[in-house]
Amino acid sequence: MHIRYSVVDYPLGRMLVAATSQGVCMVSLGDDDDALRAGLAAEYPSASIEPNSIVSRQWIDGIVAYLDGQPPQPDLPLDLRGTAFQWKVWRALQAIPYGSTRTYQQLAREHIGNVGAARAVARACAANPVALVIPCHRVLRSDGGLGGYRWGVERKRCLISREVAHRSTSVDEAMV
DNA sequence: GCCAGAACTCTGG
DNA sequence: CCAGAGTTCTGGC
Repeated sequence: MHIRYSVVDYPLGRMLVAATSQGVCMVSLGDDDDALRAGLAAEYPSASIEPNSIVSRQWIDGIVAYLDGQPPQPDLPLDLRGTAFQWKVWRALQAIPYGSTRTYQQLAREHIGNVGAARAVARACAANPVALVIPCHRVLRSDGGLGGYRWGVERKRCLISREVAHRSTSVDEAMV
């Protein structure tokens, strides 16, 4: 497998977009370019990663547009590897509208049909390789807590508050 | 290979 | 408060 990638600015820091010939295979968030590159290498240990490569500007722009409330780009190809269970969770996540949130419990009950699978849902969210495209930051704990976030709880809170502020409607979220 | 324990959780005793 | 449930991964034997 051959991977090329770009690291670009986005409103909350730096963003890495990686792609195979099939489509986008990873979108990660951070502040340090080297850390992002290391994360990509760790995620795909057996892939050959092309240094100083570049990913289609159109794809990157499409992903950044998510932050401004744009609908998902229908022509943004993804190349994800996951189990059947993970795919089910990921598709449920993509159905969450901009600026709104769900809990792990809701996802387990409504999309898996098993409330007891809440922990498994969280595990699947954590395995999501494409930040923003699959909005795992919109899932919270049912006790009102943020839960965790693969790329930092702090970033998760920023993303949520940014979305809520951007849609500028009812802001009755009681987040800590 | 197999089993135990952990990881973005939640519920019931 | 503790234990257990559903899924995946990792590390020890």
